[in-house]
Amino acid sequence: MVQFVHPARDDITLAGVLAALADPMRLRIVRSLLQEGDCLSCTAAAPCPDIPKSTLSNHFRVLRDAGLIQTTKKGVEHRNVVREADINARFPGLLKAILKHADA
Amino acid sequence: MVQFVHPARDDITLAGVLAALADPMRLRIVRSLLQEGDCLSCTAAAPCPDIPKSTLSNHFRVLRDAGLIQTTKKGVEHRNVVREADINARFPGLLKAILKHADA
DNA sequence: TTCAATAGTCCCATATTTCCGAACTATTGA
DNA sequence: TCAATAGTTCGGAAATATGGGACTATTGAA
Repeated sequence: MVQFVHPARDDITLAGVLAALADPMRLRIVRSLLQEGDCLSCTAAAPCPDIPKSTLSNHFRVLRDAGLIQTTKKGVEHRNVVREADINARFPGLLKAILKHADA
Repeated sequence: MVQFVHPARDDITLAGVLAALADPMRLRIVRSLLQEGDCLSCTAAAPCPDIPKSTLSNHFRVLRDAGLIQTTKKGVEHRNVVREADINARFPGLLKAILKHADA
């Protein structure tokens, strides 16, 4: 049984998306989620290993609150997915335009 | 003689641009600058008349620091221009993609 | 079972950032 | 010279972000 950690918010706002992605760490999280299989645990998607987990958890919460990711719980770890379809439906082309310029 | 209020910063960053435009008020300022002649004074570009001027000044400083606008001084007022060419050169398509979804 | 390990969340104190009133500066026009 | 206008700057209060530590949930092993 798939269990949502938090209900996916359905009112994705432009300001929310921009603010969420304005943070370099969160932008990298989204990039790695999209690149490497799209369904990573929080620690697996973390940009660096030495980041405090409470800080990391905060960043994931911001991404969830902005409607950028959806988190499900599977066993002991949380699986994160970028809500690409929802974002593209709401703001066509935006995510792609931003990620295009995120440094590799 | 044209006088730049602050030197235009030449290292426009993605995070800077996103953070600057993540604020609804600043996004509206940029929109009105682009729409209505592109060369407005600070108060003319303000989204609402009752905003404190120190707050407004802060927003313009953030936009300048992000490299989004260039401010010149002409007489008693400051003229603001969106640095469209510079932004498009640095991040092609980004500004347009964001502004496309800014509510009218 | 019970116990340890793992993955995150939650709480809260500190640090940083933003907001805005008030004082200040620069320019113009009377 | 004086008043008015347009912004900036300063500084304290309000809001937000950071991260350490305690807590929860799940799994796997003894």
